Amino acid sequence: MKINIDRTVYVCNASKMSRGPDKQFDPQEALGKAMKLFWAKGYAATGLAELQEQMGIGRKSLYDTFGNKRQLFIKTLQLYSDSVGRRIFRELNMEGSPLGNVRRLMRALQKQHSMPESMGCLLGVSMAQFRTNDAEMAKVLRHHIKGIEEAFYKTFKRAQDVGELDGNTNIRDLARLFMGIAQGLALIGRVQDAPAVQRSIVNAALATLKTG
Amino acid sequence: MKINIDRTVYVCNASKMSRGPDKQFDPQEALGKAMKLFWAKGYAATGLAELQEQMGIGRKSLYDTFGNKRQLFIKTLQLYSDSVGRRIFRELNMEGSPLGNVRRLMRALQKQHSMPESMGCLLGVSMAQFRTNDAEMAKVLRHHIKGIEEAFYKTFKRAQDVGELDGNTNIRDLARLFMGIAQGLALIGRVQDAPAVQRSIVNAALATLKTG
DNA sequence: TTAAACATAGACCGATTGGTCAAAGAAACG
DNA sequence: CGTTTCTTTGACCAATCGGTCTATGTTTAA
Repeated sequence: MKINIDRTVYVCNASKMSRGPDKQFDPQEALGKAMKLFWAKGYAATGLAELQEQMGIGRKSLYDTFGNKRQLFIKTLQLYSDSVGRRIFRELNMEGSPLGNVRRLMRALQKQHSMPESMGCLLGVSMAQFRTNDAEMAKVLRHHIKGIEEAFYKTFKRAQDVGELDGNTNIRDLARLFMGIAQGLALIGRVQDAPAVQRSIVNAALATLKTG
Repeated sequence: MKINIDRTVYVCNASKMSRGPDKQFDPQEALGKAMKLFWAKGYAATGLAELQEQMGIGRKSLYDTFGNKRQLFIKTLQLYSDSVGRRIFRELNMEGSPLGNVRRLMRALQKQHSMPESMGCLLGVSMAQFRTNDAEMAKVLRHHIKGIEEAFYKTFKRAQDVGELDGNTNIRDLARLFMGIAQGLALIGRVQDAPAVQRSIVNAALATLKTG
């Protein structure tokens, strides 16, 4: 099993190249645990002690495997970005109506961010904690929102091609709007557990797509 | 000069009721400084030492005046919420076309969140750091987004009344959408300093308002 | 069997965290 | 004046922070 994260290829239980014992934990699994913690609490509020505990590994292993807290965090961002990016790509590229795919995706996001335990979007949460003055972090975050924008853009393009969307609709603007709406929706879902607001947002967003 | 914050009325340089020296600092001014710091760095990443330094007061004064870090933070949230709420109310209630007011506000937000030093919305940033499991915090945050929703709703209602908006438009949904877009816009502005994305979002959002 | 190369647990580090407290100072009252 | 009431300063606190390092396995290759 190979997972490509941050250009580092973790090889789990593959044929060993070196001497010494194997790791007693699965780096990817531990990374997922760390991700959830950062996601729920934010970067600064998450301590090493809690990370160790949740990840189930010692501190030395944590530093040997992931570098330090910051690098660990960035790796969780990339894991999340890859995972969410793939999901959105998959949803938007299913067979059938492109706009139908957009509608299905938005309804799924609506439902997800209406759950009481919704934590929003890890990338969105991270945008709130870092800014452009943290160049490395900002780059990762910008790359993610650009990816979402592109996924929407290509879908709207296909919608135009098949006549679902008016030819003179500015689909670049529209794609960015939907990316922005998705971020707002996720953010609001962290504090708003009554689903009415999220439903309204998606209702109105999808009403935009009615062919004029 | 009286500023009503958190049900505490700070009376600055007014006729004294008690003996002893006056405070050597303006609580409201210090609160504003604290707000900027929390806004830029987030709650957990902002330390007492930095707060003291920026606010220009000693630690004892800080605790005597504002309680503790958490209460200080909540007071900054309320200061911000009041300030922003008033601004949005003022913009949306100017004379003339209701939809024109919405357009002007959205363009102003677009411009604001395109500045390189944009810090987004303090309330949005805070939503990313707390969740529904922090009841007190969630209440403040929900109250704020509800206020923005209402401001948009009343404006869209007037727009319907004067015939700028189609009578069967669901303006509750639309108000919530615009609130969500504003949050997304602010969030993205923290990491995206090129103004194209923000411009697109507002373009597409305003295109929604074309009478069908 | 032995040595090299790895991983583990956990002690340990200085620095910083949020928060408290005692001592000193300043203004307004009698 | 002196007392009272307030403020300010800065020392101080235990706890925790992110990070390092040593000692002790544990596995594989020679």
